[in-house]
Amino acid sequence: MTVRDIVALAREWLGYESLRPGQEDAVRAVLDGRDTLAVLATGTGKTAIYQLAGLALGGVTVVVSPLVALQRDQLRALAKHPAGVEVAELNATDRAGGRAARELLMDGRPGFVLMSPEQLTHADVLELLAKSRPRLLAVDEAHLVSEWGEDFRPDYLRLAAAIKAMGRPPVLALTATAAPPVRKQIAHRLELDDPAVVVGGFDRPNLNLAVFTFADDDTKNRRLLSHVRSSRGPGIVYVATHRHAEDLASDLNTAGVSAQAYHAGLSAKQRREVQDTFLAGDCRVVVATIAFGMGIDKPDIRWVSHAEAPSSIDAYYQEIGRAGRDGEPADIELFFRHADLGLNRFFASGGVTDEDLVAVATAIDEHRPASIAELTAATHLGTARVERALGRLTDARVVAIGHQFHLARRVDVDKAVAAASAVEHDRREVAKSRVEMMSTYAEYGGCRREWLLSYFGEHYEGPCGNCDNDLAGRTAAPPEEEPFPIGSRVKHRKFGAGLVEHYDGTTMTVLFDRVGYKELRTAFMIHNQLLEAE
DNA sequence: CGATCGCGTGATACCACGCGATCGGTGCCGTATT
Repeated sequence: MTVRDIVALAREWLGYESLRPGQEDAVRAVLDGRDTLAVLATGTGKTAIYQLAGLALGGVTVVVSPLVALQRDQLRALAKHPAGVEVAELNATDRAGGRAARELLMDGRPGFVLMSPEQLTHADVLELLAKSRPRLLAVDEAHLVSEWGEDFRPDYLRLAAAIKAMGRPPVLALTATAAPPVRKQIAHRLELDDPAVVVGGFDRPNLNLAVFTFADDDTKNRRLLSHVRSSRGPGIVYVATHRHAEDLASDLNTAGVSAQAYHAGLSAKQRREVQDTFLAGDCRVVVATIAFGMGIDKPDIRWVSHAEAPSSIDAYYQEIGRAGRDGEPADIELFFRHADLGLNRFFASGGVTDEDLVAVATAIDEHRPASIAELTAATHLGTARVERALGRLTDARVVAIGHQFHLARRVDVDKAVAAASAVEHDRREVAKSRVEMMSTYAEYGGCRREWLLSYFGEHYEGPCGNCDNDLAGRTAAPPEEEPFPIGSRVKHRKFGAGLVEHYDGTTMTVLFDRVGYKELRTAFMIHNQLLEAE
């Protein structure tokens, strides 16, 4: 299929006059039969990519989507197409037991089946997929393979096994936000085969970026409150806890601002109400935890403020990206306090013990269990602990998941545990380093846009003229020396291999493969010969 | 990691303080109960 055919299809099916560069590249890569990772900014029409690729390939496309609410939205959008394409969802809330989805899969008619990653661990679903052989597997919000796989939705780590079971169709992973290590993690966990990586521009020029730094919690909260009071238009305040969401929403109402709290502690009905009134413009401010945002398609959000820094720049960029989708200016403000990183440090430091790895690896070696339930019974550990340990073992590629879980060839329990333990150690280091990057961003004295874009591996030369530092005429201290070019590979005696990300005055930022982001003293590195070009 | 809660203690007020324990963020799912 030629580019022209793809464009014609886009016009006929989706009403697009033309395709954006990233969309076209991604569709073409998939049609060439390649695994594809598309990292494209919000609003580039990522959904259109799997739709076009699926339609062009014919047959059934399976779409893995994280939230039932998102599946519903997409189902509705897909159903608007001209007759001939069928859509169905497969999840626990479907009363008919997913009959439509099952029939669609069996018949192999052109269509789309949306499902959660959890569905892809059920034996009957896998069997059905093995028979029906979908032509394409799309993973929507693919950064969650990295962000949620570890300890929250472990079935994200078992997608690779499901993909194999369904006959290894081309895989299309789609996300708006993924820095280089997240991309690597997605490719690793989905076991993508030499994937085409399509990365669109990350820049959102209409977002005005600013950071306010505080030492004292009360002062920070007072400033935030008056800031929101004087704000205009719909906006979101992100907070770290349920309690803070409730308190701040109540303070705002007392101050005459129409605000509502949103977090996972509310009932489904309450959450829907908050979302609906916000979308309808009947409530101006939502004070929310990270629960709020995915699938919120409100173009005129005029500002996003963070009362506490999130757990990574990736999460931050995802959250601020919800503002200004209409292209009009939007204000992005981070109310930063160093001590607020504590909660994220705590979340980043939790993990899997060697004892659990031993228990799980031994049980796999001895019993060859076929399910998490069997593994739980054999180890006498809770499901969550078993899942996490299993995740590290599969990340380390020392355990494989087929009809049964088994150790990889030429691997014994000791080897398996050692490898998974190393993976766990590195994972924790990387997670902690990602938290620390929030304070590096907050303390940065130069163009914030340039800094953020370089985090995502995009070269941009500031000043952008649309961030607090640029507007105040502040500039980053020029690097005293640049011994290695930005983007080049280096090797550190202790941290191993890494990528040079940034220079700032006397320091340099390197993203190490094993331990994540490190701020290093440039002069110290050179004079002690601690870094060398790889 | 850091804020807060609950408890025991000390001082002798119906209460302040210090200490250790506890908690903190995202959603699928399936099954048991009204």
